Amino acid sequence: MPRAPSNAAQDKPPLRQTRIQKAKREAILDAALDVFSQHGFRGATLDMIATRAGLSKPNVLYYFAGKEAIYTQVLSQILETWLDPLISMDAEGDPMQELRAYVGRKLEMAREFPRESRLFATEILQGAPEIEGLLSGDLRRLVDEKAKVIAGWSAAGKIAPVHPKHLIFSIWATTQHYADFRTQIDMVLGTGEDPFPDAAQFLDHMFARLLAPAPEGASGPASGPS
Amino acid sequence: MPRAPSNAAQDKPPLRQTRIQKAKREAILDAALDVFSQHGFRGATLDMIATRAGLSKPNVLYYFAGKEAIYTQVLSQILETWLDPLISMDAEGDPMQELRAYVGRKLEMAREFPRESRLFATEILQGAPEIEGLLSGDLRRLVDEKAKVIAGWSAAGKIAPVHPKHLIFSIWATTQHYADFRTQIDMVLGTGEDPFPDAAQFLDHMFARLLAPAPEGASGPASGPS
DNA sequence: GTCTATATTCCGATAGAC
DNA sequence: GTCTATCGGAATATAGAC
Repeated sequence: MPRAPSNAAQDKPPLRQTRIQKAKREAILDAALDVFSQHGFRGATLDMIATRAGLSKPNVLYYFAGKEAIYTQVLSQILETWLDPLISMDAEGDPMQELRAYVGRKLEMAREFPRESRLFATEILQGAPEIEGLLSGDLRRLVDEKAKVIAGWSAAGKIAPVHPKHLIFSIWATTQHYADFRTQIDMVLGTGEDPFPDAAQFLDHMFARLLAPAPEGASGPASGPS
Repeated sequence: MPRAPSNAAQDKPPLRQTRIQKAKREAILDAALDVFSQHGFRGATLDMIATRAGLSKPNVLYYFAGKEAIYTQVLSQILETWLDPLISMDAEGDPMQELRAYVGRKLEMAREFPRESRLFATEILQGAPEIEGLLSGDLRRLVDEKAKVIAGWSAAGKIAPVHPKHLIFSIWATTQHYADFRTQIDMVLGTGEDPFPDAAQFLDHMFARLLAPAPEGASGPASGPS
């Protein structure tokens, strides 16, 4: 037969696959995102993933080489989209608008993709063994580049002087908190109200206040852009 | 013998124990904090804990009823001290000083007790199965109480009007980020510089700016405290 | 391609000597 | 109290029928 060889024992998708194969692979990956984000890598079992995907355990292993291959695939798919909001922060746009829009997009991602956020958080909490290269490579370069953009905005007086990288950290921390610590937030706030409207207002206000250029040369950490 | 019955199969410390027993229990708990905070409950093994504590696996199980008993004990010991900074925020003190001091103490805890922070984060990320009661009980009451204090400060014009609970969330998020996501921070910042001095300055500045009472009734989210 | 049955490894916990 | 040896369950992965 002119067909491609068996998919078994492959962790990457074969060059050609039917729509059905693709759909099953995606069903497995989606189920895996559910299970891994809730239980971590070690806490997850192939049985959970298979059941949630509506397949048998050996059938899952027909499409992926093993548990770790599934995990790696899920993680790398997340990373593709995770950095998008930061990438699309435009050096040519209005500084305040760009930064506030970045905060807004990050918070929206926490709302729309909490599983992805939690999986990412778990991975980093445990020392990021699977994505070390990406963090110290692509992510580092991206943050360096955007930090220079922010520093330029500060120097030009478009925004208040701030430490650019710690500003980025604070944006990551505050927005992802609403996905990663949602359990705690719900228990503190009480019933199942949606915390995101208030969070959006609060964070927009907080970063707007932080970044508003000082009206006078009075109370900045540095007296003015040098 | 008039001695107390065997410690085996007990998860709570017996009424009387020698200094040696106490020291071994503490060695186990410290090793367990190491291992649980790095690998999570499921990822941790008794072998890791025993090795790090310098004991054999059965010997560990002589002092604790099982893996879960160790985990529960570690968690409950953390919780005793974890809420301390928030508790000691004084309604009678100067509002700006109290809040900035709270931020500073929380950041110091992230620096001094990163293992505790990470273990707590992992537990909440996975739905807080062990501490659900504490979160919806003690923590919720504490936050309610302190949120009222903060709201009072806002209403009195001592600090700018802010959503009190989301202010608390943002303090938790930004400070714990430096413990929980330390791997990412190190990779983004590059070499092993200590990020905490810059973080302390940045966060103090950010919250000071957020909370500074507006000089005029111009640019708050609400025009005035109602 | 998908299943049942099973091989195999790992880990929590116990038995029993000392 | 502490150890070696081991049980028993769980989970990854494979074999092989269909």
